Amino acid sequence: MKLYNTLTRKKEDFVPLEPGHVKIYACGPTVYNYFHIGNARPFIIFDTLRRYFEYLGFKVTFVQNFTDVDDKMITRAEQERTTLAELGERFIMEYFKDAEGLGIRAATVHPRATQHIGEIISIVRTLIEKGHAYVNDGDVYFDVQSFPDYGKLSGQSAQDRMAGARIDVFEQKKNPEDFALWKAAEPGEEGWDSPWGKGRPGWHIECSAMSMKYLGDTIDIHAGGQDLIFPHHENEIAQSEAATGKPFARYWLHNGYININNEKMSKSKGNFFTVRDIAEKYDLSVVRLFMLSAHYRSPINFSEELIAQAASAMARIKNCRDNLKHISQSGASGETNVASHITALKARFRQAMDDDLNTAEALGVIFEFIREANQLFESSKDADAAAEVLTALDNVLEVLGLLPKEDKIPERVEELVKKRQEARAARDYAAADGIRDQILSLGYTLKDTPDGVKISKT
RNA sequence: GGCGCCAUAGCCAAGUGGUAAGGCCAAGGUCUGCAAAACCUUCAUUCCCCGGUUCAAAUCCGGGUGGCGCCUCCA
Repeated sequence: MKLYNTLTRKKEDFVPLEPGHVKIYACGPTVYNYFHIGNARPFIIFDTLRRYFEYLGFKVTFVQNFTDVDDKMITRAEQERTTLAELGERFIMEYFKDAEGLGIRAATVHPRATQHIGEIISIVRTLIEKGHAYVNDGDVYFDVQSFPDYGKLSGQSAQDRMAGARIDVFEQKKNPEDFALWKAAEPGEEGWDSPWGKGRPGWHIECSAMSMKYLGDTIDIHAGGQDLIFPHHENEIAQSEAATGKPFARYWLHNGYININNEKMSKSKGNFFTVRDIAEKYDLSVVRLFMLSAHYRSPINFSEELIAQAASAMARIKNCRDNLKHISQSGASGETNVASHITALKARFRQAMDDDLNTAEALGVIFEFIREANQLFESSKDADAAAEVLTALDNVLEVLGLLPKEDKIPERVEELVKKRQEARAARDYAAADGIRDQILSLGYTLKDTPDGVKISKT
């Protein structure tokens, strides 16, 4: 499998440190609010990466943190007159609700920053001892000049950035590019005791601490949004490698941005969609399909029109599965040869995914397979062959996290369908149409097809 | 000032040297008590522009135009 590594700016063959085992750390959400579709993109992409590794037979240890202490958390907690712990707990629960709708599986571990204060303090202490960090009035800063490799991920040296002269100079820092490892608590602010006084961790150090704790000093893949390349990931590399003397992560993966109606999503513009907003109108699997229909590194645009397009495409997948399922339960036999189609599907799907997780191409392969399946079973109703095709289709859909959840048809609806069939047989179409309306009012849509009646959730 | 990305049909999007995947929309057809849906077929001689390399370029090189991101909390 090839993956584009931001560190080398090339697609590289992926080779795990430990054969058969992939260790991934993905930067997770700050839990001060519902997450938005911009956040959703990396969650979906890297969940898909994890699923694909498992499909290939790897064991995957996938760590995604919750940032439950930072400026935004503190501000929000003050506004709501609550504690960091309560606020964090609440939005962690909300994260899992939205994640489930999007088909994002729970990570192997979801560590929280506030539960790793001890580990964080320990790394900061090591950095001070090794001369990579210094204390100033309760704050601790990383000394960027002490780490010559600084800039290797973002491709920018400290001097390059200085040319922009847009970095504020704080007199507490030796150099403007130094960053906080530990911040002293403001009066009245929540904090933790440390050797440097009461305070809280800086933003970057938590990821280093939790990655090392759960995955070891060197991991295979560290992932996140492109905007995290600098400074967040650059700083993680500096503090981690300075502390351990070992490489921190071997492959760095970054997903592209989402724009809203061709504009950068921002709160000041008000063009802001949370996943929760979208869930009011669309099944969230549509959002997942939308995200996977372009390459993960490309910037993508989000709009009402585009999500509607994705919804239509999702319906095509569902219809094909419904048809196959129906035929597979028909009991009809036949001689349909599906083996070559299935072999081709698997090979082409894998080829696409092996190429830096080209989900757009993988979806193309799946849609071609769907058309082939529709053609094959248009006339021949071979139950066993349909079941085989459905299984093959479901396997690849599952890797992409797009396998639709089964709608359970309530008994009441089943009864009505039966009654309607009787009415139709008796040519009492007025009664039949009345029953169809009843079924609709229960939230199910009924369709007459050449293969019989089909019911689906409206 | 530095670092980087992108430009393919009405809309979205794959394709990095061998003659344009796929989805949406649209049109035609099949099926159907009706309705709706579904399914099938068709839909880019051409890939922002100008040069160049090559037997061969959407793909490589040079130049241009247009759009965008990061360097500051941010997925």
